Amino acid sequence: MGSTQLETVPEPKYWHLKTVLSEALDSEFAVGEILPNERDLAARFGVARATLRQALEQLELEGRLQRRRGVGTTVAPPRMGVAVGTEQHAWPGAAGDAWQSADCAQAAPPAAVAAILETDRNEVVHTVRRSRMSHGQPVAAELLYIPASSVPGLTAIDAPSGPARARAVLRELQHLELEGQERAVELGSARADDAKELDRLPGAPVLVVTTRFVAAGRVAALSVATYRADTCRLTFGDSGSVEIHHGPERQAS
Amino acid sequence: MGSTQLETVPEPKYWHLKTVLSEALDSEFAVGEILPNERDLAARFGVARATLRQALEQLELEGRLQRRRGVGTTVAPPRMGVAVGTEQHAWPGAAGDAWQSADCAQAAPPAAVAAILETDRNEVVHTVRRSRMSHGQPVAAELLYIPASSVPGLTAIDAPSGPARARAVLRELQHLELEGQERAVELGSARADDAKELDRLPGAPVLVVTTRFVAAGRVAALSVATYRADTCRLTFGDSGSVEIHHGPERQAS
DNA sequence: GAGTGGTCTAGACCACGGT
DNA sequence: CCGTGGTCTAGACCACTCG
Repeated sequence: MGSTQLETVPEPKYWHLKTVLSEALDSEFAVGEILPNERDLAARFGVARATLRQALEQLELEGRLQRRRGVGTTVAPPRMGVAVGTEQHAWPGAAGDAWQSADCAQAAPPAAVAAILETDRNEVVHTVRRSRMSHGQPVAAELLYIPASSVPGLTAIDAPSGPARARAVLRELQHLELEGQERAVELGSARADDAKELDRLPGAPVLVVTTRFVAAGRVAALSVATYRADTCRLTFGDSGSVEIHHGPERQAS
Repeated sequence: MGSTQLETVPEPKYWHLKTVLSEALDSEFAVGEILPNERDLAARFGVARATLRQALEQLELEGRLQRRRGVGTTVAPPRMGVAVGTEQHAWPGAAGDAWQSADCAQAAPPAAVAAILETDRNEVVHTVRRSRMSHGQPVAAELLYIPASSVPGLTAIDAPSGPARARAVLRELQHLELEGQERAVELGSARADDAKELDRLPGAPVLVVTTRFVAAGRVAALSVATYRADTCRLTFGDSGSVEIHHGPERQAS
């Protein structure tokens, strides 16, 4: 039989579905518009709900959709550019940074953190929690680890705990001369506490930005910031002004 | 009825499962070791296979596991640091960069790309495909868009097409003075062609690094690089030497 | 209470990799 | 060929939001 099936690769249904939906989003829906519910959509396309959900999950991962339990599925606006790597190095908490200090504690850091800080075990490490807003939405939650040796001028009198304490720690940090900072970005999933702060479910995809602040030849502070991967595009360099988007975008009425 | 249920939040099964598996990976498995198959694991934990898969998917997303159809599920090594933002700016294709040119064409770029390049419609844009290896594995696939006006010295004689043509285009690019580059990182899912190159299935999570190369006050080139999100940690700054990992790591025998 | 997305089940078949 | 992970189904119930 001389019939050679050339490249008959049966495309998975959910993949094809994703393509169809993606094109529909470009041409027939406005940002903020509510899609039909999952059961209706599944019926309309003649697939099981789980299959439809697989397509929706991908589109949400790509920032095209936003789903909220009890509410519905809406068309997401283009991702917002969030500046992460301002060229001029600066300590966290420097004037005009985008973060808001939330709390401060002196918990023992995780082992992986201690290894990077190269602290003796038992050395006190200040742990500052901060959050970052952009366009009225929470976009990131951060844990800052600062060995006590990096803030020698800190007095117990400054503030016992809470946001005031956090600001005091960061204020002390500015006295050190920052020699450099090294960043890394990787994919992660939101821990329960971060998820709550980011208004997402636990396990939601996040971009984890790890920054080591170097001063006096050692790591003087470590920041682990988790950004919502669905709504954020992390920008490095001069600006985050130019937008890349997927196609025609309209505004919901 | 004075019983106030305080914070009785029933944790989803797959989430608890993920935690259990994660701890088991830290303490009982070596890197490269093969886990029992999904049907056995599901039976062992008393859940449906779909539920177990939900947990495995999360762990794979976090770079803890690697799954391959027809083979099995293995314990992944810690993510490799991949340098992306070397501080000294340089054109793509400069001496010693990590990329290997694969091909070159003159296809019309997607609308979103044309918008960023601010090219007239119909202006010729060279499209170079490159790939990047690290530690013997493919880690990234890139599409480079270079308007013909950025490489005026390029002659048709240099090479008609293919890798040689790609190198010729990049060689011409070095003649321009690079004024700056702006990068953005966001989460995406692999297109079919990228997935093939990265040895993953279509839809696999990737980190999309978009770089605009600025020269003579305009965008002279645009790079869209997709990195495997499961195996890569993108590093910016001086080095990617320090490793963050999740716990005890051992080597498979 | 009605409607939404989130979780979970117990099956089935398919595509792929190695033997 | 067999065993693996990948896809798909047709249900069920739960958690949440909102009117």
